[in-house]
Amino acid sequence: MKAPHTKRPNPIADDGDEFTFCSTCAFSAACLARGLGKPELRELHVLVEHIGPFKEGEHIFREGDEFNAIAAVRGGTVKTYVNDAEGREQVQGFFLPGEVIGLSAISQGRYPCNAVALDTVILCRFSFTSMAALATRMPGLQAQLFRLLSEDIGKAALLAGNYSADERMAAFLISLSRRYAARGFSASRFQLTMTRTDIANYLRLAAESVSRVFRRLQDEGLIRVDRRDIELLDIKRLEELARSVLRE
Amino acid sequence: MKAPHTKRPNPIADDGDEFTFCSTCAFSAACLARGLGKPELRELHVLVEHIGPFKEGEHIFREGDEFNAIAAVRGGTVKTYVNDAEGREQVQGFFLPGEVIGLSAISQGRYPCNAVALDTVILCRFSFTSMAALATRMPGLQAQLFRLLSEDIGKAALLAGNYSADERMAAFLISLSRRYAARGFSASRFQLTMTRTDIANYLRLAAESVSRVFRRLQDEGLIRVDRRDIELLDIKRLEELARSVLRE
DNA sequence: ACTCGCCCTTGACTCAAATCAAGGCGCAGC
DNA sequence: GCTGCGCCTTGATTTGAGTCAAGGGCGAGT
Repeated sequence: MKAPHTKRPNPIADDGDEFTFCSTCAFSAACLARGLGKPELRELHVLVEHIGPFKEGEHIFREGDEFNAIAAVRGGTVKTYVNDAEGREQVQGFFLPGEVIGLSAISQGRYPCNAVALDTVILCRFSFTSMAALATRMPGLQAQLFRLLSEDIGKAALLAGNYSADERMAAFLISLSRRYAARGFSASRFQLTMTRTDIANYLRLAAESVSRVFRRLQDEGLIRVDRRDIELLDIKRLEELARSVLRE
Repeated sequence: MKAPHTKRPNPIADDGDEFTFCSTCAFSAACLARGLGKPELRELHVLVEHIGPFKEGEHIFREGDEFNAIAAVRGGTVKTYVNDAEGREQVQGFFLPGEVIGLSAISQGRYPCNAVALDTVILCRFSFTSMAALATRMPGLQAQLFRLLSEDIGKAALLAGNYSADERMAAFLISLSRRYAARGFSASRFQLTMTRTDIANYLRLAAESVSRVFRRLQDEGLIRVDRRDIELLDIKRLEELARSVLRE
């Protein structure tokens, strides 16, 4: 499950493309190394550990675990969640390839939530202590870390709003669409890797409401859903619906 | 309105107490400099600008303004908010003395929200660029910045939950109580510096609901409210109510 | 092929909070 | 002191989403 990165025979490429300096690190480069020069990438590179694959349902970390590393998703989908006092699951986020998990753990030194694989997941793990040490010598890396952290504050605030079930769902779908599109996948058709209950717990709805919202949006011709397969038929109108949630 | 800090005749104190190294910077020290040594404090000190006072209703920054500084509240209360597509105000937070505003602006280089003074507010402002530069030479300061940013991710997630009006209100009151207590004020009695409408927009309730929740909690003997003056009569039971929101 | 279990959908009913409507209170300014 | 305007409260009614209950359908494992 744990493969020290340095054992992999992938020499740092010599061309100028920062995203190919190590084929298996494309995503970590995209997540953390944007804007860094090649010597810096070389140093960052040795901190990377590839871990996984995790199977569906396997936990990556659990609430209360000691924090020591942040991780970038390379493949699959990760769900983070907590259980509230009544045992109900509150989903905090879904993380697609290229996204970074674990940042909220920095302040406490412990993970404040659970992270579980929704399908087969592989990760790049970075020791946070080493990253921070490296960042003191690399203003670009430090800036990137500040940026990532700050971004997450804004993301967390989005769902806090006071929106209707339809607005929340539209925002969720548009967000997924854009994130897939940014990674080169189709913006209009993709697989939902999470259950209806997961979506409900993320959007703060009942699972039945998720079902009803899907039906409503389908009847209005905005989407087509068949189990986990979803197609966005009218992205314009979905964006319109999502507009107040996404603040555009 | 803008007073370069270095012009103030407050020499750095020579005793060992980090909170008195500059009497007017006590709060900035508490916010940002915790754990730093005296030579580092000395360097941080020259970055500080005291600004204000802002009068009630004056804006500190507005959505879209260029980001260049974070600020620590030294006195008064700051409200941050955005207006959604329908023009409704969404309050993102209230900031009391000792708390830092503006962190969510880092990722975009622009403030993603408005900040307004609810009463007479004075601030310590720090150029973020200089702070970040300093942080590369001071691992302790860098760690502190990471910690603050990470903390805010967690805070933002709290209100995203799916809680009843009573639970949200109890959590709000307990949070205020603890934050006042941490600054040496009474934990059980304080002034609400914001209107009912502000509280409603923060807790995602209607203003009428805020009024009714106050009445309900008062009738049950948990609090006593008289206009802006509030007393927490049964903190134990309030904490019990707030427990699932605050995740304890 | 069968069956069990999980995931999902649908319908009926309930309920918490929003909305609509009216009026009270306190304070700033005349 | 009076007046007007915010701010706040209270009551009546509505409504969006939750809850409860029932059943359908796919897929994994035998």
